[in-house]
Amino acid sequence: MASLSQSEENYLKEIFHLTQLQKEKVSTNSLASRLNTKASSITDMLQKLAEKQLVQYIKYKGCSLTENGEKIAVQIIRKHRLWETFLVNKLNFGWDEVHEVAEELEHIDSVKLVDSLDQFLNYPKFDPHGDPIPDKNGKIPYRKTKMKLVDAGIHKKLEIVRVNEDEMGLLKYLERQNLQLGTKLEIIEKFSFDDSMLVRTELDTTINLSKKVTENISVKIVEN
Amino acid sequence: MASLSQSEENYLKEIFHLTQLQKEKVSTNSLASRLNTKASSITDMLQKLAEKQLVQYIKYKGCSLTENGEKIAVQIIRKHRLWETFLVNKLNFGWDEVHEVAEELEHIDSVKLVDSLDQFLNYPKFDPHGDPIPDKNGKIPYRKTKMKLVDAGIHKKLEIVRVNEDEMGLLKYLERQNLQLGTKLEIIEKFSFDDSMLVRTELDTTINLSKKVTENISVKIVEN
DNA sequence: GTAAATTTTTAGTCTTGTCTAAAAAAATAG
DNA sequence: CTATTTTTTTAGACAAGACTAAAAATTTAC
Repeated sequence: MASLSQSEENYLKEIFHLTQLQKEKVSTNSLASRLNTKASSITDMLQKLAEKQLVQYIKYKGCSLTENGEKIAVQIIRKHRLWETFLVNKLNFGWDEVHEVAEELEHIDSVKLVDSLDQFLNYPKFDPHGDPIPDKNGKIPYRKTKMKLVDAGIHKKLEIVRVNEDEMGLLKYLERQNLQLGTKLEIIEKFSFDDSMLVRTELDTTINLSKKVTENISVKIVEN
Repeated sequence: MASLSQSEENYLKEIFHLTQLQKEKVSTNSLASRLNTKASSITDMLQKLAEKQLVQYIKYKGCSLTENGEKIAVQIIRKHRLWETFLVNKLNFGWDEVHEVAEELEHIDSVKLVDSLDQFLNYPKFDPHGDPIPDKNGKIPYRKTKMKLVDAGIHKKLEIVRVNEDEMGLLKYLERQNLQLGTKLEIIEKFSFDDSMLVRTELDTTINLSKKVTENISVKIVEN
């Protein structure tokens, strides 16, 4: 399997992410905005990736990953999330500092390196943002009980299990508010006029969170 | 300081290495053979690097690094050697398995990453091959008492302090012979007809080492 | 269901880093 | 010291990946 350029890898990864979100064929424009390129560049690359049998692509109709393309995308995501875990757990990076560096590290090409790192980190199942880390075979851990905070019910005991690292600034914001993975909280009140909500955390501080925030945090219900 | 491409970084690194070896201006051809490119490509790149004030270059006369170019080269070498140390000490790579991967890792661009790694590894002074690791400020540890094995005297107690990782196959060969960093040995006899030598190791095995080998191993005299 | 707006593709250009072939400079040999 | 050999540079080409502008297809609006 001839190795891919960083660019090609980034395209595969983004197609994968976008497919997760919308479950349909991925449009040229959506890729362009995620990858910060022009639509024409996307078209060029899609044609190339289609030739390599990594994506299915029909002119004007968007694209999706082939089995092989998806396999590769998942391995890149594995690398990304393992490196993020390494940076946070071993090198004491903040969770808002890891993304950029992991974007570089994910392209390092060595199966032995990735698997050794996985072992060194003790086969973590979730990265510092709560995203699942695919295993060596591409299997992605599934967290059964998980919902977006925005959709959670009032007065239930909740625990933060994931935050969306893609939302620029969200991580820093949460850091400031002292909200992190594992933080327990309860929705006190939901305000329908702006879809914000008032939550109370373990430490008995209450915070008002905007829709933008609660859409990008996932929680599970704590049984106790 | 605009960041450099991997290619540019590799050129700087090789110019640095070659300058260490010969102390003169580095020729186009010598660079070409180290970098596995054609001389014409070297010329192109040298002109580019000269414009960026990273090398001094006079047509037909070879090149050398400017102060700034050298600073950058040293930081790349720092990264390379720290990563090698990480791979061997933390991920249990063999010393013959690290070079390729470190060639990729050395181009990851994050000062915070490198410094954190340095701290995580406990500020190592030498990498798994015995090469000195420049510190954050570019200062390179100096090993006072060091000579090539080929130049060492007979019947002295010696200890291996460095092996040349650039010599393809040497590391694997030494692995086989059970010779590693820290191995103590003594030269029993030198053969002038082929410049090989007979050495006895701690374990009382005697091995004949060719000139090619003894030129690429450095030792210090053990006081005891 | 056609016109306007939007999305996507094509065509052509640019930069980076490489190459080959040919020309020019430097080094070497007698 | 001149002729030959070697080294280095120039000139021109190419592939990757991006861009702009224009054309084509699709979608939306009325």
